[in-house]
Amino acid sequence: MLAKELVAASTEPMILSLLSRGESYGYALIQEVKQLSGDKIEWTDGMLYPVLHRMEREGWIESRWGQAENGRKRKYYALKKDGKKALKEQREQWTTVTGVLKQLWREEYV
Amino acid sequence: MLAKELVAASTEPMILSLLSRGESYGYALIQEVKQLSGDKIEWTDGMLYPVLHRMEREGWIESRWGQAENGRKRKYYALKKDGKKALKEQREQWTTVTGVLKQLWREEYV
DNA sequence: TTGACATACATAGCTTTACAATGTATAGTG
DNA sequence: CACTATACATTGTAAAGCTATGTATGTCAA
Repeated sequence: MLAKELVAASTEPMILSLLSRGESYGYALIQEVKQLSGDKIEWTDGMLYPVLHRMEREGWIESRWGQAENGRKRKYYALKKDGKKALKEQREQWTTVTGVLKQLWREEYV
Repeated sequence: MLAKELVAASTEPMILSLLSRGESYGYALIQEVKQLSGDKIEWTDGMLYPVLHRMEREGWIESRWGQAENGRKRKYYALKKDGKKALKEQREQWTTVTGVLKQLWREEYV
């Protein structure tokens, strides 16, 4: 299981990145991340929905109620302009941090 | 300034990595990270020392009081066996997360 | 037809905890 | 001798993450 700090730090950029490919909904996001990570990252719905609500409050994403093929209702989220900006910033920050770690790990003292 | 979640997630692996190069002390760690990140990451001592203490409690690192060249006392930290193990684990976790982000970012929908 | 499981979203509230603020002390320097 | 840099330490509280819990519907096998 991943350290919770790492999950906390990566959730927003992952959501933003996933939505940059097109609109999606909570349950699907959970499964996409699980799949992309080879089952290593397993978000719970209880942690994801509050994050989505917060990001919507921030004006990064917007939601609409829609229908699945089977008639079941779903809340679809789409990236807004500020969300794109946030994604860009968060990506830069990740680049900074991974840059430092890469330097340290390249040395292979471990 | 970096998002605090990202700082939280990267502090421990950075400390562990820095100490894997040889023993060091708090103040020096702050400056090394600042330097490696091109001044982008600026740890405060108020956040670092508690982290060092916690990591020592975990048995990842050990400390000894030593003297600087000028006679001033310093607390030097060194990596312990469990610390190496922790570093390995955290590194794997980072690889997982950055792996997912890389996949998403490679697509360049942004 | 019913029970089990998957799908789908929501939130209250309780820990946990991060770290800002603050304190102490010494070395160097102009 | 005053100011800055070096060096370590701890408390207290404000914030927040997420567990636990709740609701509801679709699917499918037995």
